[in-house]
Amino acid sequence: MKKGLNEIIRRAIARAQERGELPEGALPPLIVGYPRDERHGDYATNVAMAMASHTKKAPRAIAETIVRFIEDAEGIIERIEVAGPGFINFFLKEAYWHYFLREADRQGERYGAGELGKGKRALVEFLSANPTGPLHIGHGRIAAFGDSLANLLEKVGYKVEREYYVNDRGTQMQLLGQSVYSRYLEEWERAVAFPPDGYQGAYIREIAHDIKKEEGDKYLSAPKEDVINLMGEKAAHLILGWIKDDLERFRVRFDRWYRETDLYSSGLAPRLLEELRGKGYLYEDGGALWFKSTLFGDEKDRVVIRGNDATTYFASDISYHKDKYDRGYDLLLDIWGADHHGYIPRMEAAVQALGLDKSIFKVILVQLVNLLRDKKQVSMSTRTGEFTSLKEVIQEVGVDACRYFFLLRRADSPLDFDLELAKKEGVENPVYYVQYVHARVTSIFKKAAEKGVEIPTFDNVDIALLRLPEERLLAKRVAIFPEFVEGMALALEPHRLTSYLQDLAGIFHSYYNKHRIISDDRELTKARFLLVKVIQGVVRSALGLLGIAAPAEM
RNA sequence: GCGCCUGUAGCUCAGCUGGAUAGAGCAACGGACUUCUAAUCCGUAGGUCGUAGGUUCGAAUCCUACCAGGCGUGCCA
Repeated sequence: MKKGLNEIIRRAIARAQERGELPEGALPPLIVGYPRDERHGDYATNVAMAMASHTKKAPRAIAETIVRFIEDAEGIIERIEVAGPGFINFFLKEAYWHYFLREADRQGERYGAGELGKGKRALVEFLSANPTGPLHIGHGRIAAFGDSLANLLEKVGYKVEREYYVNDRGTQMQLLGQSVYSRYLEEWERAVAFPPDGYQGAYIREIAHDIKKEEGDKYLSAPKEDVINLMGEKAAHLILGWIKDDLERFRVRFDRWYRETDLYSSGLAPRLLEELRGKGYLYEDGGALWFKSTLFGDEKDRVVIRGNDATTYFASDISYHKDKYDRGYDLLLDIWGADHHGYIPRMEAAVQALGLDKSIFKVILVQLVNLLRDKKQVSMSTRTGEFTSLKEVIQEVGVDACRYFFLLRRADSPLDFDLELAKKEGVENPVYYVQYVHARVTSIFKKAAEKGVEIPTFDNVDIALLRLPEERLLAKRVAIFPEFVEGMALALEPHRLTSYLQDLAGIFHSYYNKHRIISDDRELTKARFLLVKVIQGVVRSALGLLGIAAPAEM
């Protein structure tokens, strides 16, 4: 509807200009928004005020002029007001909102779907946590965010693929192997120095213990280097399995697990470095090979091959992203933890150096989670093994509450996750408030069935009977759902859905308490059935986008 | 030091590309169940939007400086 009004206003201004009633000239960006206060209309625009400065006319006079030239061909506008300093407020006809109830009912699950991404493919790479330890709570936030964002993009028409990039080689793998090896030796009571930066978590001991149990002492005599590599691989494989289990439980599914080692077995990584060298973007210094990322705005140049001949993760990432581009997506999103933000300039530099279209590549940073236990911050480090696992948190607070909690805040905003509070919140958690809407509607229909009340289809319902203010508010929420979804997809901000849901739930609960759906008035009952059915559908869709269940009873 | 993010009610946070009287949940207090689920509703109270300037018809939103917190600043990821 925003778009529709946009056109109507634009045409009105154009006509006014043709008649010489408004000066010619470029229009300011036309903004149609929702007024905070319903008394200011369903939609409002500030265009008259925006035009005031360069036309040297009073904003209210401009507004009056525009209003005089507005033509409402489809007859959806109830009335228009010029208000305040020069707002133009639009009040739409009930029938207009009711039209969307019909649409929502007709389209069912598809309602709210958009065309923004029609015919386009998007790749969302997220999480990509190193398989060096179990997922912790900070990973949970990224997983919830990435998955919901992917859902959102799907809803507006993108063909979306979710991808997890697995760092299964390099320094961290070495360290993992060394850590397991040390613990393995300890199992046999061999004196051994634990690697200084090694992974100290208890899970490393478990892995070492299991290796001992299943394979005995065969690794005691084998060459150390080989054993470390082998144990690194074993451990990574095992840990990746845990990660997959946790994600399964968290309802996050990936379409592809892209392994870093594949970049080397396919030869892509070395080829890409050659290409960069050929373009003159690489140089040697101090025994290392550097990429001239400063040419593209990075603070300093970055190493791609170290003095010890090892390639850096950055080298892998260059080829990985080149591969993403080669796969032909229209949108490439990377979701990273905010601690990686220093990495963005070099990644963008690499994209440009390869002559790729920077505009389709976007990194979204998700701020880390501060875990609070007894109001005190728990330091989190996979290396020291001091962290609270995602699995543990899911068990304590449940998947639904957990996901909702993570998506309650903007990705930009750091999140304090107070374990006690999250647990305690239980029934008071807003997620239940929203889910309860869904359950309540189910309950209404169950009751209706018991009473033998007919569940209508749209053909035999008179929607115009819905005349209560609350009914208008509800119909309106249903109506704006599609453009709301589109707005979120454009801004890449799934968290707005929680505000939308709580707003809708609030109006619904209030309505439910004040008025009866099932009454002696058959026709009114049918109309209300339709309304609540449609609301239930929207709630279900919205919860679905968040990856949260819509329970039939609670 | 430099860079990025954040600073809004007692707490946790919304506030959609600059708009009208800044919102919600929790916590606090007072009410509402013989009715379709009270996991709900109704009401009360709670604010120098970190500070100081600037831009303009208009700023929580944009710009500058400063203050506070987080993160980064490596031949780690």
